[in-house]
Amino acid sequence: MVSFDVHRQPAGGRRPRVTIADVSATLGLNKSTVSRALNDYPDIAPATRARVRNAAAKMGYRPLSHAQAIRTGRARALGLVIQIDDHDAHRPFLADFLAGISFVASGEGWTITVATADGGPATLAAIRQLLDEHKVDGFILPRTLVDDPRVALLREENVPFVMFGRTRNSAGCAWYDIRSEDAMTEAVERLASLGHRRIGFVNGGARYQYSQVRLVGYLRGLTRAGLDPDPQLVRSDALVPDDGDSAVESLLDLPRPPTAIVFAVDAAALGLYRSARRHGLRVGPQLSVIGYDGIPDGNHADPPLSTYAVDTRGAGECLARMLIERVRGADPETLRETASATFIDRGSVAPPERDSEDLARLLASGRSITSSRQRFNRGETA
Amino acid sequence: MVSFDVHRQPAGGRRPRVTIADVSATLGLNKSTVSRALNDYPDIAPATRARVRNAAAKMGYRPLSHAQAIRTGRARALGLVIQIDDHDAHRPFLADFLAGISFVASGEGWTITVATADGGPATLAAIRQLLDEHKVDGFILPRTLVDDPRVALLREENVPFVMFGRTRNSAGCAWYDIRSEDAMTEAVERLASLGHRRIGFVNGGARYQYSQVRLVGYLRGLTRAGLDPDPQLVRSDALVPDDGDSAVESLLDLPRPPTAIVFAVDAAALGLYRSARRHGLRVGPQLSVIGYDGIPDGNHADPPLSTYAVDTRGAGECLARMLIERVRGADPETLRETASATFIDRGSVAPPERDSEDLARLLASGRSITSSRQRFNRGETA
DNA sequence: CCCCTTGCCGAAACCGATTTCGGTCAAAAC
DNA sequence: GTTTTGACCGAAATCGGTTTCGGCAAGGGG
Repeated sequence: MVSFDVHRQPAGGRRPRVTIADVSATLGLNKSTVSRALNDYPDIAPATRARVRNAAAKMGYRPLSHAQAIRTGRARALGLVIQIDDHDAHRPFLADFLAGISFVASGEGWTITVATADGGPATLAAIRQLLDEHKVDGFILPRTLVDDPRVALLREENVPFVMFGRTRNSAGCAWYDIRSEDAMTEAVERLASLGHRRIGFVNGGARYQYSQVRLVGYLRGLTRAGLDPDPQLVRSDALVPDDGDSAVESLLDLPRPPTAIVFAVDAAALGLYRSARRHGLRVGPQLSVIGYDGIPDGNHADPPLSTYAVDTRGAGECLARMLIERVRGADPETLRETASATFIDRGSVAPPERDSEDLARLLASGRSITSSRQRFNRGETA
Repeated sequence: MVSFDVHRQPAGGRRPRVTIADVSATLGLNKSTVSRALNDYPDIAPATRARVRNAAAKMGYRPLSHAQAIRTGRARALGLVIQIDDHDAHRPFLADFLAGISFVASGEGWTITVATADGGPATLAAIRQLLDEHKVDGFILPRTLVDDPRVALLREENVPFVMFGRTRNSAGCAWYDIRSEDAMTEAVERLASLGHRRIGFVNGGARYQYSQVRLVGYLRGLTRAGLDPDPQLVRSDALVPDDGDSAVESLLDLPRPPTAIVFAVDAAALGLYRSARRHGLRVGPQLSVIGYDGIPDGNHADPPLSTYAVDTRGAGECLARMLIERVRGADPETLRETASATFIDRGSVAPPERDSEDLARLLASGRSITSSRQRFNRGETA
């Protein structure tokens, strides 16, 4: 006996949905039996379970997640609030990250609910809004800050979450992170082994957690290479090419400028090319550079930017997997993984053609000759 | 009398939610009265309505969207399936687009459910999955194809949707689009008015709807400028710098090469700079170029790429607004809007320093001199 | 032979809302 | 003064699932 459900015409008459009642009716079983069979309750006979499974599949029954959520409290949805003023909201970062999350999520029958926000307070508000309506079961937090208010909020609300990156107090937190400190260390060692003695470091935004560890990694690299750290060689808060450009500019103004520079952020590293061109320096032999992130634009620089590439998609996959486990009740302390960035040598690294002092002289001569034209050009570009 | 609801501990004990029963109990009203009051039913006394509104606000009552959805059939969620193999899944495009959608959606109390897919069939599967569980009320379709299977599916399923771009048969469809054809026409006219007589066109992917209209726009521009269209000056399927590079390469190989090239896609236009550098051409005076999209990378080219910028965020806002209206029952035919791209002159356009024949001679001399080095470089880059 | 498990399933409550239906009461109509 | 009407609200059904509880029948132990 087929009922047509005439009243189900929300916005144009979809085909009538197969409900659990339909399945149970055709099988001559009770709704509850079907439900428990599908949810692997132990008090259902294996034969019955199989029969239900078959019928459900054949009839194309898909439980309505809303109806489940109202009773179980689980929406099978993971939340992602993207802060659009973050420098890496752009870039392939986002698409790849989403792709990774989506891949795992849809495989498990979960969905992703995203929201965007401009600024920290708006981000918290967006999280609250998603929480208020219980639209999501947990959150993935990208780009953790040193002291992250999102963590505080979610901890207080007792909502499952996983972090991309670590944070100051990560007790009871699940996280996935790239060991970018290792990449920075390795970058410095690599440059030192080529003969560089003055190695600069241009860090990312100070508020981000990754900046802390990358600085540590840089310093550790110097130590391992037997080089003395020089605070003058360090800059920070460089997130875009313009930042990188001026950071390099100020580094090259030093009495003993660096012959190589490590960047915590690829996008900033691209600014070095502009600065180098102005000074007539050939990137590589005269000024080596190593970036971090692995953005595709680096491939189109001249010479292409050597960098430590991050598997953003893989990060998304892992985080999604973790969050789902977390929602299912896993202990957050067991959900912690790290991965390493992989070096991609594309040609922006070379043994130093001249040492720091020679470079300084070269720069000085260049400056005196072309200073007027330089100023003109700089004005035009800005 | 406060009940503690001991059994509501899904994954760690959130604070007990305020339900409609709580509100009605403290007011001494029936659940149904509260519900109708909040939903503006006409059979509720204004005084009662106000009383309910106040109490609900004071108690922090937020109706559970799942519970509503199960009865109303509306989840207040809009769906977005992103095809990650599309060239513009990357780029600020996605972040800005999401920001626009999210801004409008969260303002209306809606949420965004996204999924990613690799390839057309996977995209359809993702849409079906979202539909099966009724997780969304409708879809935003970015980057429509000439003949779009998503449209066919959603039309058949009778699910509300809005398109970013048009499609072949757009009967009964709502859409928002940028009049990129006008931009292309204007670009050609602009170049012609500067004295260019041989103007090339490098189009985007043939399967995209925008490529059709942009070609039309280009041809219309030639007509308006009184120039004869030359099929040899047209290339297509250029989506990334490499594509643009080789397209330009083949255009410069012509007996009468273009002195200016219009690109349908900024990312491809960036390839022109590489090609120009190889040939020793100064972009602008010797080879003018106008792109389309307004990607920030264009700003970092030398000289910066002049382009027609698209307000992607605005597009997202408008599409979200449209979809919500559509789900609420608006006639799709009334939901159609277009906007124009805005020209950003950044310096890659100039009057032609020499005409096509002169340019050809210059290129020929360059080739004979540096042919061996050229081949070497090209090999190294590839 | 009877009792007590144990396996398995049905009945019904429940989740948090919306919506239909009907009933009460005062005001208006006759 | 009765009847009709309409405004307003309560009771209960409903949406599509999950979960608790109890009962029946078969099987095992004493």
